[in-house]
Amino acid sequence: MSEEVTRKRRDREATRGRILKAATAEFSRHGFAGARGERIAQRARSSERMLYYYFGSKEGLFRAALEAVYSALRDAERGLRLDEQPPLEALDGFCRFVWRYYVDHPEFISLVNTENLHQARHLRKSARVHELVSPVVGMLAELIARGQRARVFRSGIDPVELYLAIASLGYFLLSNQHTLSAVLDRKLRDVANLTRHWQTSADIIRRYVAA
Amino acid sequence: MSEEVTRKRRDREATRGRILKAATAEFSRHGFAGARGERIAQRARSSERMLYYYFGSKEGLFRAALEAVYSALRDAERGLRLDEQPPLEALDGFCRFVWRYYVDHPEFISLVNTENLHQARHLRKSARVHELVSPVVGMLAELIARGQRARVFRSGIDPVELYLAIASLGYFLLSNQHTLSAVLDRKLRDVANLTRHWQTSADIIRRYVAA
Amino acid sequence: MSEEVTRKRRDREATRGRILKAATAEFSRHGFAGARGERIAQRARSSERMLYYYFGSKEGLFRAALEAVYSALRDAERGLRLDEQPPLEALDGFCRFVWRYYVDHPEFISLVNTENLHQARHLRKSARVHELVSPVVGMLAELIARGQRARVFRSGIDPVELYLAIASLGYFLLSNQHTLSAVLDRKLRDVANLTRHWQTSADIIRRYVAA
Amino acid sequence: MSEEVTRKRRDREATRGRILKAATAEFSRHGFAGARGERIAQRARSSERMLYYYFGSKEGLFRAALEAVYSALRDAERGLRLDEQPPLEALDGFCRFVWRYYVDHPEFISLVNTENLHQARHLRKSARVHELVSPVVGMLAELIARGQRARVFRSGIDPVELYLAIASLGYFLLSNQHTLSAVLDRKLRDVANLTRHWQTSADIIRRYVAA
DNA sequence: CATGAATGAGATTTCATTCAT
DNA sequence: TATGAATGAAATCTCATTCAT
Repeated sequence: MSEEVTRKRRDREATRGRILKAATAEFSRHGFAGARGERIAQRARSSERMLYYYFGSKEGLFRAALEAVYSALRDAERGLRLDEQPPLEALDGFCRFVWRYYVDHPEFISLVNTENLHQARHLRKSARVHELVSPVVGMLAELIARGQRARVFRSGIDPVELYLAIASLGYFLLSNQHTLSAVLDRKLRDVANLTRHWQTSADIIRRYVAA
Repeated sequence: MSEEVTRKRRDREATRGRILKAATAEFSRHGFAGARGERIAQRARSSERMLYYYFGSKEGLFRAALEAVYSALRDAERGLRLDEQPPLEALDGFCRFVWRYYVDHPEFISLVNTENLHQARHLRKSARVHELVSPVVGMLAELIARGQRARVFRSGIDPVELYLAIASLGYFLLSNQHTLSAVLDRKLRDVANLTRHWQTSADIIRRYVAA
Repeated sequence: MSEEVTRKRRDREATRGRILKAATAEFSRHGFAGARGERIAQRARSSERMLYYYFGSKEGLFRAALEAVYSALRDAERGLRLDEQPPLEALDGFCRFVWRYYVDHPEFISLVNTENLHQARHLRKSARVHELVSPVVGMLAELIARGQRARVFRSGIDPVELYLAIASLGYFLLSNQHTLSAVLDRKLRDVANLTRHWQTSADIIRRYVAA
Repeated sequence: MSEEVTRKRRDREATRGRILKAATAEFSRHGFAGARGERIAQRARSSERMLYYYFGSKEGLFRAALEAVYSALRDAERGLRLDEQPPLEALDGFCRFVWRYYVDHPEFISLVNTENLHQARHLRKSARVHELVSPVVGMLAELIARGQRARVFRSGIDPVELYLAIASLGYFLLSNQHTLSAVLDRKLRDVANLTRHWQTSADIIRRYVAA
């Protein structure tokens, strides 16, 4: 392969990547219908034409952005080592991982909300949907079993339900921070509040699984 | 006031009401940017012109719809009688109330999500925002105190955190049902699953407050 | 006639008058097409409906406003006594009268400009157009004749041309003050400038008629 | 640059130019608020969409039209050679130039009037406003000085005032021709009248500057 | 006589996309 | 492959006016 071709391919990938990143930001800020091709093109230092060139349509671009954020979460999840610590510490670590991920990736929350507004239409159309199925339920199932053998977790804990509880406690506050702040008349997303919220939530989970 | 005027005014309110209802459905299904005036007008058996006559702008209509769904929740909340039962039963009843409300009012969840996408812009603009502040935190605070006096609740429970936990556990699954179903590869919103989820969630809350 | 009826008639005239005044201001500020019924109604502390009740249409209202400003000018003109002073002083007085009138009645200038945009369509439709024909040309003709007999004015002065010159010199600067200020890069409508402009203009007229 | 590109660019400029010309005519006939995008598009054998493609908004199109008519006047003014004739002839020539320009460019008068209705809002927003400042005052100042040195002009003539007088005498009659005709009950804009008006006006100016 | 309610028609502007090379 | 130019269709919103007592 000539050097020229390699460079071109790299430019191509760079442009595609900038567009995808810009699109993620835009869809995250404005939802699907509210997103503007013009703004995406600007932010990506490219042109609207290129959106269509690389992704075919607005839907295609949204699907790509959605796949990218899910894919990134799966990559992070696959990095988890729940079996290297005692069960309680491992569970605590898992909670922290999930909650931190939400805080560090607001675009994930927003894109997921937008996708739910659309009844997961894009996700279901995605050819890569099988790659995006979460491995964490299996991981949690193993952890629960280990904890039960060690007699630190009680019996009768469903891994899906446990995962839902952990995710719920981290997601809800961030997803709804703006309306909650207005309606509870209290700032919820500063560090102090978030720290307390995570402590409470960890406490809730611990009491729930405690033998 | 003549009968004619009464009838007129009733029609007026009826038309306004039909538009508001149709708008709630449309915004709930499509978000703010995706909502179409034409569809709202059709559903309301009125004209696009009337949307502007009664609500001034698309934003005004959205704000009205949002105020309406919050207002309805507040009305329901004010109907709660947490002091008429023993503390544990009252807490359980409160959970059921919140979770049922979410299930029965999917448009509430969707509109709140949309409003968070917009960073509560409309809510903060609302002249009625003070009426929409929730009374439930105060109610929960009283209930917690009563439960503590009765020695069935432990000390150190923050009413805001308790409310957030309860709301999170009910909201998250419904709000994210479509992506969760795809990603966990499991149907989550059938009656059996929902019943189990509520049982688990009630269990979580009970264990959390237990003395 | 009962007192009741008298009062009603007075109210009626008062409302009509407020609308006409508000309309004059609105048409003057925004032209015909740019004028808004809503703003007129507000300024007149009345309703849009009343505009149609009293004046039939937007055109009707504009025509009425135009007739009113012309009528006011004619009334003022008829008050002129050019025969009570020596010719030169009378001519000077006439200039001052015209120029002051323009300065004191910016709505006259604006409405006349708007009417010219519409090729005097409304004026020609007006049933009162004959009342609005100016008496000043006749007055000037007499003044010129008197001045010529007194040998202070030269012969060969056309009264229409003299009137046009006087009007031009006062009207143009005010009518075009905004673009002239931008394009000559100089503020033209402050008192100092206006005083000088009038002095120059009076000088021009005097030199023109001088024997 | 390939021939294709050249042709394209020429077409592009051609379309833009047709729209600008059509817009000038439309704004000139109907003012800003009364102008219709549909009519402009039709006259330009283009589409309403293209108005926005090239000019962004109705305001942007008006601004462009305004800039164009001013720019054309400035170009013409820059062609003036006041120093190639004796002072009196040069002044006469200047008057003729100004007055002819007004007669030959009714769209200039109309657009300027419309812009004054809007208090020069668009002109002041124009990035090109500095290019549109008139060079004629400077030219007149030089001419006056030369005439004074030649003892054919008297001293004490302000060039701005002289310009205003000349412009006034030519502009007013044309700008107000329709209302003046109605109100003076005389046709003012036929060739005979215009010729006489210019003769009178030239006479006025000559007597004003005469030593 | 007076007025609150309603609205058809059309204006401006936007949006996602395709054309054409 | 890559891209500047162009656009049909539709969305939001406005305006002068009439309806109905």
